[in-house]
This record gives sequence, C-alpha cells and structure tokens, in this order.
Amino acid sequence: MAQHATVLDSVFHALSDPTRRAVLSRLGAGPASISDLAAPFDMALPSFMKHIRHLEQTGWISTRKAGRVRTCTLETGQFDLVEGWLDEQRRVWEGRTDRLEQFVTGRTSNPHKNTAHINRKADS
Amino acid sequence: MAQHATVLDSVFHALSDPTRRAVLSRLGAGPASISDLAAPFDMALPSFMKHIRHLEQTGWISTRKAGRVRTCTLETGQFDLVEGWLDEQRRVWEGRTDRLEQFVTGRTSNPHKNTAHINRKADS
DNA sequence: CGCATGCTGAGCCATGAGGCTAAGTTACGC
DNA sequence: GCGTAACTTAGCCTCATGGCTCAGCATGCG
Repeated sequence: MAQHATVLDSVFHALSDPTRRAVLSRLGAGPASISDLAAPFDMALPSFMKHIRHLEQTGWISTRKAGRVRTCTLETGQFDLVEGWLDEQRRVWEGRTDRLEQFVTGRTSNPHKNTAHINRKADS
Repeated sequence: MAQHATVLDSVFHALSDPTRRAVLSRLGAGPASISDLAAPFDMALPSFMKHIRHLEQTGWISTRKAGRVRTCTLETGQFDLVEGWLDEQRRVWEGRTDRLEQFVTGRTSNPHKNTAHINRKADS
C-alpha cells in the first residue's frame, strides 16, 4: 500500500476538481475531441488543456491526435484502482468490527493492522 | 449529483494526501488520539493537526476531546459517497457499452457525439 | 495560396495547500 | 502549585494549482 501511495495521490487529486470529473463523466459516453469537451466550460482553452493533460498524466484518459484534432478516450482502469483502495479500507474496518466483538468477550492485544492479504474484486 | 459537486471536491481532495489516507487506514482499526495518530509521521504537530482538521471538516472523521486528549473516530459514510460516484460513472460507461453493442448489430446509428442525456452540469 | 480551425507553448498572476517555529492554553501527576 | 504532556493558535514561508493572455504552429478548406 505504501508503494502505490503516490499513484493514489495523483489519481485522487485528479478527481478533486469538478471540471475533471465532468470530463470523465462525459467521456464515459464515448471519445470526444478537446474543443468538444471544452465547449460546456466557460474557460480558456489553455486552462482546459491543463486539466486534460492532468487527466492523461494520471492515467484517467488517453489521447490521440489525428490531423489537427486530438481525441480523448476514457481509461477505465483507474476506477478499479480507486475501488481497490475503498475495498482495502472497508476490509480493515470490517476486521475491526470482528475484533470489537472479541473485545467484548475478552481482552485482545494491541490492534496492529493486518492487511497482508488483499482481495480486490467485489462489485455489484 | 450536481449538489454534491463541491462536496466531492473536498472528499476526493482529502484522499489525495498520503498522510490523510494513512490516518484513515489507521482509524479503520479503531479510534485513536491525535498524538497517537501523529507518532508515525515525521511532521510537526501543528502541521499534522491541519490534516486532522481537514479530515474532520470533510466528514471523514469525527473528534471528541476528553480532558486534554482528543480522540478521532472514522466516519464510514464518506466511503459510500465515493462509491456512489464510482457506480454512477460505471453506469454511464456500461450504458455506452450497450449502445456500442446495439451499434454493431445495426440497431442504432448513434455515433459517439451523443451525450445529451448524460447528467452534465458539472457546476458553474 | 490564403485564411480559418484546433490545438499548443510561454509566461504571468492570485490563491491555497502543506510545511515550519514559537508561544499559548488546559488538564494531569506528583 | 509546579512541571509536563497534549493539544491549539498565530504567523510565516514556499511551491503547486488553476486561471488568464498572447502569441505560435500545423492542418484543412475554398
């Protein structure tokens, strides 16, 4: 977990901006060009481009230039990364609930995390 | 979702820092005091406190002071918020996949420009 | 060819995040 | 009641973020 910490930093930070989240939502419906994506936003193109570049660098989208048009495509893999982290946290928390039960019936040792085995994959 | 836009901003931003994520992980194992939480980090207490306050203001934790010790507790509700956004994105994306299948079988003629029904709104 | 279109690069600016030290304040413990 | 432990407040510093403008460059169209 400590290793992908920096990856998670950028992945989560990318999501902390409404413009970028909106772009991801829109790209969920299919690829689109830069100016197409930028149209709904009241923002200068260079500013918008920074968001696009940010999303690309953090792996949320991929882009390809054809002629003078750059087309952006959603990369769905990052969703799994986020969900993986969520699952991991839930696992710890649910483990705590178990230990709490144990505590009620009898004293346990100092709770040190035991997240050694991580199983991500539990979607609806 | 439009209302949550700013909430999601702060919720995701809170996760974009490794210190804060580590605190959440640790709190998953049960409540802890400030100095207890701060111990693993090579950071001055006031700096660490900013993270704590950040987490509290964004709803990730709640704190309570008893005597001179402040105890922090994980608030698990925000996990659902994040997961809700993820599900929403997946739904859009999977809807696209459906349309793509329909397109292959010649049912529709919707190119990838069709995003009208998507909840775009971002915020402004 | 010449001009519009669609990005791209360079550089500036304001704000906020995240770190620090130093100096309180408020309980405990002796 | 004095000292120490555990925050807390105040103030400062630096760098990253997110916005802007003003060009520039490549491509497509008439």
